[in-house]
Amino acid sequence: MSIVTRFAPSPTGFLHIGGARTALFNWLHARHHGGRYMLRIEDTDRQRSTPEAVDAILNGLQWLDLLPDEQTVYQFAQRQRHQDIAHSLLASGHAYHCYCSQAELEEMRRQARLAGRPWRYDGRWRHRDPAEAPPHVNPVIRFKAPQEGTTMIEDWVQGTINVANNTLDDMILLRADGTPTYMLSAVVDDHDMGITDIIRGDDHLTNSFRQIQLFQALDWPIPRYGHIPLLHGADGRKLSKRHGALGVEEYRKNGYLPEALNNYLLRLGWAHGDDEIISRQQAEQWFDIRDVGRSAARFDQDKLDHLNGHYLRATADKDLTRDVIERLRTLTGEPLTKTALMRLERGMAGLKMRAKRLDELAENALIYVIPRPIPIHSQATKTLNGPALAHLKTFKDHLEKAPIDWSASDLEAETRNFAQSNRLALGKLAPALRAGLTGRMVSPPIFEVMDILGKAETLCRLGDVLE
RNA sequence: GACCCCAUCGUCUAGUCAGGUCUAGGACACCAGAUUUUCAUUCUGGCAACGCGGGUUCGAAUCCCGCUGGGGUCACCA
Repeated sequence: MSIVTRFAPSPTGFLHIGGARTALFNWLHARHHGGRYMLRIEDTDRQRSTPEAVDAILNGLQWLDLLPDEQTVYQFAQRQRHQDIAHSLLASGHAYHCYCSQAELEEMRRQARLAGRPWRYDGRWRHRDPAEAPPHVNPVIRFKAPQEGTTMIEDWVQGTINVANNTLDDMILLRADGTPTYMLSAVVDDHDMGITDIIRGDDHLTNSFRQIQLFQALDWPIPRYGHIPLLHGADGRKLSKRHGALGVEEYRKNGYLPEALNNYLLRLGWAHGDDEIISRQQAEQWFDIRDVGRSAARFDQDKLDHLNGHYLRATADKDLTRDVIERLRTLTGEPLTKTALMRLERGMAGLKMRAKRLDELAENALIYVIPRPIPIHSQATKTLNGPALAHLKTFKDHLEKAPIDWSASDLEAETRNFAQSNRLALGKLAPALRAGLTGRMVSPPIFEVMDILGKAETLCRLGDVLE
């Protein structure tokens, strides 16, 4: 039987990093078994669902190359079907009307808390005659959950888990206003979409027991489950915004590569021996949902950065340049000149091995694209002291007349000769050159910078600091 | 609190299902060194873990029990 998986986020915010991992695992599980992977937007909460959030999810998935194989299902659009099923459950005796008011429910909760007992709806309207219903109260429809025995899940990652049915109460299927709840909608949609394998966060584990009971009441085939552990922040707590658990969109903005994020997320809770750098193709081949660990993993920014640096270096210069051009435009506020563009392209190889993120890369690329006079950072200003300037002056004069090819290698040879004949350590001259030419203390190899800048620009920049 | 889950270096993990090959392997981070005009890359080396207590066994990181610690769930949210 061909398997069908789904990623089912609710559009109430950005695409969470944990959601991205869930999507990735669903994608991988489907691909590994030659099945299909679908997307369902769970937008039944009309108060909190927004079109912006839907876009954020779609854009994030696209960026990560995790778009579904088929038409996206919007849960709210299926509400009529959900209502029909609720009523059929009513007709078959698997559900009933409950006339409890919010206040009454609140009172029951309070009592339970006082008595130190776990709160559970007591099913008081299970057998009560609707004739006793208080006037002007719209009833909800509750599921008549089995009271005895146990419900079992044979989970791909959690193993076999049993829960006593008497710990599960009669959940609401249809609200007083007639709208379906998540618990009902999810079951109906999973069935209608032909979902065979449900991979989701283990915060859904208890939901699954309830949903299985629904599948049973409906006499529908029960899907297989894989509840993956949640992602935690560096402090071991559930990942939240304050951990830097940004939306996927933010990671993109901050200069992360989708390959790096996917690779990182994949290795959280899952491993294939000692392999660290894993391509999508390998992942597809190696991924087995049963190999996912059962304990929560902490989010480690350093490791993500390391992976990102790796993928950055592996990316073709021209692809990197394309992205950096956009970032530079927002950084400088104007489009690049032709000359700047040329320098950027030539400098990319030296630039990319010095950055872990694209934003960092763009920032470092500034030395090639900003117009003179370039800003000199404070530390560099200190380097450009009296003696250093004197050396720079004679070196500049020397360079102007030096009969050399303006190439990194010739420049280096010439500079070394100059330093030697002036009894100057290269370690004295190079920092001054770097400071004057880039305005910084750190840059790609200075002779490469001179080469890329060209003779005229190099001399002019030196002139700027010598004035 | 009730129910459920989890537990190997600081972090992600391999090893656990089929006990010995584990003086516990890899990666990130960190430290030291090599290369080097800076930084980075690369390379070499180092630090660093089986939570605790009982069992079972000739032998336990691996199996069992307890404890401790951590997490998740307990909505007319999803």
